Amino acid sequence: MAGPYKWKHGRQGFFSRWTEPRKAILNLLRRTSKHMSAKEIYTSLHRYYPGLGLTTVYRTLDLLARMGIIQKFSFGDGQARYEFKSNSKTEHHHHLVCSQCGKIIDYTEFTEEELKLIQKIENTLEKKYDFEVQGHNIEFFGLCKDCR
Amino acid sequence: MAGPYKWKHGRQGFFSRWTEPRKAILNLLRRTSKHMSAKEIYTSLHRYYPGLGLTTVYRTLDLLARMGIIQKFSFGDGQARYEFKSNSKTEHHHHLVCSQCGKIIDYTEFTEEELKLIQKIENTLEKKYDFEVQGHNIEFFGLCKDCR
DNA sequence: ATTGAAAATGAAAATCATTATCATTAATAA
DNA sequence: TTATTAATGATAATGATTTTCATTTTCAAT
Repeated sequence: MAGPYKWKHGRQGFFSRWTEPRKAILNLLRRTSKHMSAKEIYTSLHRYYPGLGLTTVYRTLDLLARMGIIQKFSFGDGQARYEFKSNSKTEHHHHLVCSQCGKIIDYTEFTEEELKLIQKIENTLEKKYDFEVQGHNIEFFGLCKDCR
Repeated sequence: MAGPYKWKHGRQGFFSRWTEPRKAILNLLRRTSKHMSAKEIYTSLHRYYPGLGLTTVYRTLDLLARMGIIQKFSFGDGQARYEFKSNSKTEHHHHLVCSQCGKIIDYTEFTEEELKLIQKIENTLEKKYDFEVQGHNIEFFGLCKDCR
């Protein structure tokens, strides 16, 4: 068993067993740079784990998202997409979404400036609305190179 | 017929008839401060327009969104939500979404600072990725007062 | 090692939002 | 008035996600 997830008795009460399907799904999301849907993850893994069911993929994605290890996005194409949450600031990115073809471009420009502003906003909003900010989602949408 | 939408022969080729259902749906979205789903709009209007069908609601929302009069959002609760696009800067706002109960809070703090930064980002991204930015979507998610 | 309880799984069915079909109606132009 | 086109709504189809449930796996305590 490799990787930083070696909890013997679960973690934070989310689950108690770190099983093969869970490992496989998380590892896939850690490696890929894509923003994969449940179906895509299922198709991709089913080749190596023929026993894997789509239901388990959905359940595991929900589990990992609730744990805060991955993030769920809705880009408006009818299916949720998931992304491994990197903790290092250097890998922090936001999205550019083509409203025509659905292509998603990650960009990392300005994230420092953004982050500074975001931090300020978060602090204010937390106080003003008594809201515990857990994360943010910034995206630009429009037409990509091929669609404009 | 009241309001700023009096086109006799359609507008920009999007449609040719400004009908009752279309008027009703747009007017509802103009008046409400909620972020309504298609079903909610349908339920709300069906009382006054018993003949109205859910299909027409979906079609009209799609039409208005393509025209740029309203904006479609996916907050991750499985149904799209729509908002009238105000053009005045003073009404520009972003969203605070509770990941527990789904409540959406509009906030207007920092929008000037945000807008400045956003403008800068947009310009750079347009050049770098040859991407025509049409809009942005900024949201914070976490736990609201009642759910934390 | 054996066993029993709890957790995890996958197939299939159910649900729910959205889209496509199609026959009917309304509006417009000739 | 009539012919044509646009718009509508009921219904069916689709597709993503959830629920149900019987079975299997794992872990802890014998």
